[in-house]
Amino acid sequence: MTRISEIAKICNVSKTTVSRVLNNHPYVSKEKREQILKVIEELDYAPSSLARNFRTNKTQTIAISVPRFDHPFFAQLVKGVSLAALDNDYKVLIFQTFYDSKNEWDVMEKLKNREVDGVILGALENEWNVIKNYLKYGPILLCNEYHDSASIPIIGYDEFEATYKAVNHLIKKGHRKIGFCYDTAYSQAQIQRKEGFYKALADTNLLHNEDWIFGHGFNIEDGFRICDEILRLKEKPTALFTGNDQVAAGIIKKATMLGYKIPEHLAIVGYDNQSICQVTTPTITTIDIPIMELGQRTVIELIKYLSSDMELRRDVIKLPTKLKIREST
Amino acid sequence: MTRISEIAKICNVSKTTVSRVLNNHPYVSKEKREQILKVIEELDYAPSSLARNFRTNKTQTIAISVPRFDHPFFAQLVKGVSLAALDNDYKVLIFQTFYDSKNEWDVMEKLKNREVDGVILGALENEWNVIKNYLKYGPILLCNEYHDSASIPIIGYDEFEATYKAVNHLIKKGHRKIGFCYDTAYSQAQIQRKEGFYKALADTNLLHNEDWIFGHGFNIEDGFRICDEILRLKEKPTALFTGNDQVAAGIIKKATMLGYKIPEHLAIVGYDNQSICQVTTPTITTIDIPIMELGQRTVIELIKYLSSDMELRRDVIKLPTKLKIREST
DNA sequence: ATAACTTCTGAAATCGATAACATGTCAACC
DNA sequence: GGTTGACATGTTATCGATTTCAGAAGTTAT
Repeated sequence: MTRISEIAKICNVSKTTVSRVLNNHPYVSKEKREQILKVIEELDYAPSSLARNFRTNKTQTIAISVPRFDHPFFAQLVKGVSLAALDNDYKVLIFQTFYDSKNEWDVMEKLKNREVDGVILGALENEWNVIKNYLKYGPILLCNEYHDSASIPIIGYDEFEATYKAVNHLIKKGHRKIGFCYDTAYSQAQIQRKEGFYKALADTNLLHNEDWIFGHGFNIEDGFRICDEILRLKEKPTALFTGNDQVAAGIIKKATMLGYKIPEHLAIVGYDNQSICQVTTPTITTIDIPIMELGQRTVIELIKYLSSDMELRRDVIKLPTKLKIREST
Repeated sequence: MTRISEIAKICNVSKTTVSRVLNNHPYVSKEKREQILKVIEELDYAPSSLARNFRTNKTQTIAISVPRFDHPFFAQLVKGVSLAALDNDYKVLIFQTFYDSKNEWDVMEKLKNREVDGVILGALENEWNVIKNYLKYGPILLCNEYHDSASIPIIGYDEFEATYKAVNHLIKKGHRKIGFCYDTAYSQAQIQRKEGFYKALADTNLLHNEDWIFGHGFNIEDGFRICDEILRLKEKPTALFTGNDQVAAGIIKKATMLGYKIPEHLAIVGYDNQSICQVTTPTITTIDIPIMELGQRTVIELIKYLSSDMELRRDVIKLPTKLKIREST
């Protein structure tokens, strides 16, 4: 494998001069620069980024951690992250937590090991106290999650407001018995949604019913299951905030198959505005979230810290969401 | 930041001894080993992987390149790759080609730069002659794509047979006018599908009709569009191989909305067996592909080469597929 | 004419680990 | 008792670039 010293020897210059050419430093005579470039071209030389990274103590790599990849929300998020990162000459290492704090812990270790320059957490599986200890090794940003006291940038959208908007839409449609689905109980983002839900009910003097709260709502199968649970209830809700388009699609499919009419018997609101909303019958009313932008924006914020010596600080950035009304409500 | 020399000094041993402990070499006395581990723990020391990688000339990183992430097929593929890689202490860098050869070229450059130890191509955007030149820098494996003469491992499934199976199923259902969708014309995988399609027709003495061949079929919107194209035809096919569940879902949705009955007026076969198949009305008959396994297997093959000095060689591995019959046919 | 820059170049140090090699100790064996 | 081999440890070189520092040559300002 060609090394910088070979180029230097052939051109009768020092390694330093070759390095200057490589890094576009000024103060290299035109003739030398051209000759060196020519030899580099001829020998098909590429500098070892292993050596470079070592010397400069930078990896030009960021880590993105999400619960899983094969959920369309996170796939899009990662797409956005990847786009923005590559645009800025950063590479992206991916990690899935599968909702397990140990896996997130492993990502943090990569920061400590200097395998990455910074981390984007698209999920939060550990206590803040655990995460906090890693801040000394590099910037960590929170994306699509929330934490009360985390002293780091948090890029997301207003979960409270989005949920309020969706539930309010159901109320305006005349519904009085409204159910709620969530995925994991302890995520602060989910708690914000629940608060938005309760607030919308309270503002209209509606009571909530614990029987109408459904957990572990991630995918289509969960939708099937939750549909069963609803239909088994003596007193059923007439509308449901599902928190997730997949769950919404599952419920719609199962309910329709069993002869229930959507939205007449049960109105459904999804969340995320994924493409699946367009192909179910009926199509799904949902909350549109600028997922790609979320990922891109987070990378831009991260790079701001990476390319300056700015101290990391709390900074809650909320992108706008939109209620997208379709046939399921 | 703590360095190995500090640990060595505190413990009154040489860096080598600390390094031995770090790498679980034998020939370190129990007392020294324990003391060193204790000090490492106390100082919260972690070896710099930057230095390690540089010294060992390995990155412990592989690159996976796919057309895009937010397509469920590739999201799952990447999930499988990520799982298998992490299991084997490799990290995964992700790249999207967006069907642009330049982006693939960039991935190859990462191999040349020694930013990754090996590459998995989940798409093939360049001529084989271009790719070939990079083999000297590290192993490159093809996954979910095919090439006649590529002298590298190719992990996929039998596209010809899968398509044959699907089209044959339509023929057995009595269809005589069968259409075909593809995504990009020049992918050899797509060509294999087309051959499977023609073979199934030929085996039953059916003619194919060029009007029933539809290109650029990637997503739901393409399904909508292709549906329009079909309905505009004077002589319409009665069945369609879509090559993609998204396209199938789009066509089903659009056709149903316009009053056409699926499968009575138009039978539809998808491809990939993604979760969307379960929520459309009717549900989608499709080809089940072990996508995750595809990703995992590819990583295992790659690591075989990475951890030995075996010469990379052509090796076509085909995982089994299954026809999954649902309501759309 | 001299001081003060600007431009250009190279020698040597450096980043933090691992690898190669040398050496010393002690027990087992013939 | 001398040889052999396993165990334990340290010294020094090394990976391939960038950075620091020093200095030469040429140019401009005073």
